[in-house]
Amino acid sequence: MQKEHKLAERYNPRDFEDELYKNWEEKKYFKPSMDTSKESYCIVMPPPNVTGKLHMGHALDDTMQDILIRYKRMCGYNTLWVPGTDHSAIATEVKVVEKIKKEEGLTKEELGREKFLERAWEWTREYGGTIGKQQRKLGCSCDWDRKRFTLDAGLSNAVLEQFIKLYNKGLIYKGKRMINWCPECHSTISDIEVEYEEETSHLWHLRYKIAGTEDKYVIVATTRPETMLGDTAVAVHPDDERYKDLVGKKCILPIMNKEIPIIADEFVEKEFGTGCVKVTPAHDMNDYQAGLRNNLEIVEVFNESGIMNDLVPEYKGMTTNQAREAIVQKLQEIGALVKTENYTHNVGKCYRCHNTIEPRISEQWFVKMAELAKPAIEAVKNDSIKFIPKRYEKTYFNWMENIQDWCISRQLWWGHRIPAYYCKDCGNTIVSKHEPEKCDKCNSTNLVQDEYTLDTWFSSALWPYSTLGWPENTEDYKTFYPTNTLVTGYDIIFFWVARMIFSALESTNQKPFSHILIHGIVRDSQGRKMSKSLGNGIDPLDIIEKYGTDALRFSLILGISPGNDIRFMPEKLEQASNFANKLWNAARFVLMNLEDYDDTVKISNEQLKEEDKWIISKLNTLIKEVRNNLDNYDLGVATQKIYDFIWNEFCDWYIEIAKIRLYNKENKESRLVAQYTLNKVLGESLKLLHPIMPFVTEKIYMQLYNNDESIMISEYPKYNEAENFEEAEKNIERLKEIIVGIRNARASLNVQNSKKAELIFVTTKHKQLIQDSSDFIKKLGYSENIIIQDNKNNISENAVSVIVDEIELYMPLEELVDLEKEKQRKLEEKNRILSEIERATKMLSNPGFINKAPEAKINEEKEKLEKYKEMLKKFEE
RNA sequence: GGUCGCUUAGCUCAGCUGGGAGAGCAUCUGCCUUACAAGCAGAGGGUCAUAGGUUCGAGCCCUAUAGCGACCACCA
Repeated sequence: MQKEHKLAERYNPRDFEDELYKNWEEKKYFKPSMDTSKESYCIVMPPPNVTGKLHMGHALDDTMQDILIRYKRMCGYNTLWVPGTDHSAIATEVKVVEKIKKEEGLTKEELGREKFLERAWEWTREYGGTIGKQQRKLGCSCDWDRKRFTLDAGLSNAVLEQFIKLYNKGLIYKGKRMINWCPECHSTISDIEVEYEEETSHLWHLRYKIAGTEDKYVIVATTRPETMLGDTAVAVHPDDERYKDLVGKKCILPIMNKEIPIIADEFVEKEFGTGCVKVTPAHDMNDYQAGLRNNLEIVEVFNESGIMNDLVPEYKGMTTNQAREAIVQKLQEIGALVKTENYTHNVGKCYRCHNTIEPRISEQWFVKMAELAKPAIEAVKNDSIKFIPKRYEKTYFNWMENIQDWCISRQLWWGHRIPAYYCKDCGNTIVSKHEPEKCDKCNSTNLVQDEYTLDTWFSSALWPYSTLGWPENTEDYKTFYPTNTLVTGYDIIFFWVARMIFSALESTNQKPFSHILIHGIVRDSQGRKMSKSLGNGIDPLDIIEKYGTDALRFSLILGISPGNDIRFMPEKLEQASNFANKLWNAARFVLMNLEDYDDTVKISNEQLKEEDKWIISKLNTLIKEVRNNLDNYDLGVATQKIYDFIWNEFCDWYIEIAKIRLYNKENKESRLVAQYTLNKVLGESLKLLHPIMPFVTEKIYMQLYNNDESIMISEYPKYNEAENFEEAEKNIERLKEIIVGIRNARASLNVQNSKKAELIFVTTKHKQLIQDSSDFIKKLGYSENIIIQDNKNNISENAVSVIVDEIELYMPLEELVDLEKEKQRKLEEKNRILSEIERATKMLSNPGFINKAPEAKINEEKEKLEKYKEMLKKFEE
C-alpha cells in the first residue's frame, strides 16, 4: 500500500513521454473496446498528405481530436479514432516529377505511366511513415491498426463504387466545358482551387473599325490583348443608348482583319471602360457563357501549355506574355491602340503552383451538383449536422446554394484512374470497376481506359465511411457510422466538409458525422500565416523537443475558442511548461507525504475537516463544469478551469493548509484524512487534465497508484452530489478572505513576513471555525498566537485592523507601523465600504430592480447591504 | 459588390443563456518559507472601438459608424 515516490526532482518530459506512449500502444489502449452495450464515439482524422510533415495546423487539429477521444474513452464510450493519410494527387505528383527529373533526367511522359507510378509508390513508402511517427510524438491515441490510405485497395474500391453509382444515376457526366486549366500543373483544377490575387497591370483600349465605314469605330477595353486574336464578337449592353445603332453590325478585328458581329448582351456593364467588350469565348469564362448564348464561334489562341498556336504565324510558339507584348506593339503600329491605363485587378492563380490559371474549353468529367446539394443543405438546416461555432453554417449555405458542377477529372497519374473505358471502334463509353473484355455494343475488344484520374478530394469526400469499410457492411461500419465529431479548420469547409456531407448522404443515406468542430489557423506571433515562403513556420517537433508534448498541447488549447485563429506565442509555452512543472512538484509533495498512507482505510465524510470538504467540494464543481465544457467543445475554457483549480486552489491553498496536519505526526487520524484528501484530489485532478496533458498526468498517476492501471483507461471523474459541501466552501472562503486581508494589510504597511503578529479576533460569530482553523490561520497569516474575544477590551488603540464580514481582526504591530500610513489604509478601506453601501442601496431603492429582478438577486443584494453596513459599524466603533 | 469575424490591461487573449471586468506575459514591491525561484506573498494598470437604442440593469442583445482581418463573387 505504500507510496514509493520515484519522480525525478525536476520535471523533464523527455525522460518519459516516448516510453509512456510505447506502453499505451503495446497495451492496445487505443483500440476501441468493441463493447457494443456501450455507446460508440468515433472521429475520423482529417488525412494529412501521405508524404507530408507535421505542422502546427496538424498539431492543433490532432490535439483537439485527441482530447475529445481521450475524454470519451474515459467516459466509457466504445471509442475509435481512425488515422490515415491522403495521396494528395498534385502535391505528391509534383514532387515525384521533380525527383525523376533530377535523378533520372526524365519527364514523366518519357518515363511512362506505369514506371512513374512505381516511383510514386516508392516515394510514398519512403516518406509515408513520417507523419504517423510525428503524431505518435504528439500523443495521438488513434488506432494505428486501422490506419487507412486513400489509395489502399479497400478505399480505391469505395471510390470506384461511388463513381459508378453516381454515373449510373446520371450525377456524373462527361462534357465539354470551360474549365480552369493550370498550364504549369498541366491539369484542370476545380473552381475552389483557383485563388484570386491582386495584380497590377494595364487596361488597354483598342479600336475596332466598323465594317463598311472608314471613320467609325468601337473602342473596347481589355486586360488581355493577346486573346484578341480569338475574339469572335464585340458586345454592348442592350440598353446602352450609345451603341444601340451598332448592334447587329459588324466590326473588323485588327491584325486578323476579320469581320466579327457586334452583339447585345446583358453581361456587359455599361459603366465599365467604354461599355464595349471584346468577346473571346475560348479563353474567358464570361465570354464563353456569352458565346453560348449568342452562338458565337470559338477560336483558340494558345494551347494547353500557354503557347500561342498558328492562328497568326508571327506569334506562333510565343508564351502568352510574349504575345501580349508583341500584339500591343503591333496594335500601336497600326493605330488600333487608343490608350493604356494602369489597372489593378484580380487574377486567378493555381492554389498549388500559383501560376495564372487559363480558362479553357476541354472535355472533362463533372459531378452534377444541383440535386446533391439539396439534402446536404437540408441536413444542416434541420440540425442533423451541426457546425461549432454555428456561424460557419452561413459560409456553408452560401457555397452550397450557389454551387456549380464539380470538375473531378485531373490530367495526373497519381490517383484513382477514372473507371471509364472507350471502344475505339464504335466510340461507346463503358463505366465499370474492372476493364470489360469487350464493348457491350459492338463486341469489339479494342478498348482503352480513360487517361485521367480523379480529384484527390473525390476520394477524401468518402473518408468517413470508406475508412470504416463501406461499401461492405463491416463491423466497424455498423458500429461507428455515422461518426460523431469532425474536427477541422475553416479553410477546408468547401474542399472537404461540404463534399463529405453530400457524398455521404447520397451513398450511405446517412450523415457522415453529427458535429463539425471548426478551428482556426495557427499564426505566428505577429499574426502572420505560417508559410514556407515566409520561413516563419514553427516545427511542432522542435517545440516538443524543447518543452515537451504536454506543454505544446496545453499552449495550443488554453484560452482558444472554436473557429478563431490562434497566435502562437512562445510565452504561452513557458506558461504551459511552468504549469506542468507546478503539477509535477505538487505531485512530488503529495507523494513524499503519502509514503505511509494506507489507502485501504475508509474515510467517511464526518471525518473530513472543513478544508478537506472545501477542496473536495470545489473539485466536485469543477468536474461538473469541465464535463459540461468538454461536451460543448469549449476546450479552451475547460483547460483554463483545470489550470486555475490545480494552481490557485489546490497548490496555493489546500497543500499549504494540509501541511500543518501532515507535519503533525502525533494526530494520526487527522494526518490520515489529509493524506486521503490529497490523494483523492490529486488523482481526480490528474484525470480531469489527462485528455489535455496525457503524459505528465500518466507519469504521476502511475506513481500515485503504483502502476496499477493507466490513467487513460480510468474513469473520468463524475459529479457527486454527496460531495457538495456548501457550508464548508463558505467557511473556508471566509477564512481565505481573512488571510488575504491580513496579507494585504501587512504588505501595504511593509511588514516583513518574518515578523510575526498576534491575531486578535473580535467576533461573536464563527468562533468555532476560527478556533478549529487557528493553525492554518496562523501559518498563512504570519502569526504565532491567536486570541478570540467578544469585545474590544485590551486592544491597543493603534493596532492594525482588518474587517471581514462580521469578523474584526486586530494585529498589534504599532511599533512597526507608520501610523499615518495605517490611517490612510483604513480610510481607503472605509471608503470602499461606503461605496459598496451606496451601490447596494441604490439598487435596492430602484423600483424597477425590486419589481423585475429575480428574487434571488434581490436577496443577494440585501444580504450584501447588511454585511457592509455591519462592517461600517465596526469601522466607526 | 456580398457575407462573416475581430476591436476588452503595455502585449497575447478568455469572458457560457445580460446581474458588480479576468488570465498569462510584461512592470513595480518584498521574500531562497524543507513540493516548486520554471517558485511564494502583494501592488499598479481597462469610459470593454465610437454613437444611439432595448432593459431595473449591457463587454454580452438591437441599429448605425470607423479601423483591421477572412472568405465568396469577378466589371473585360
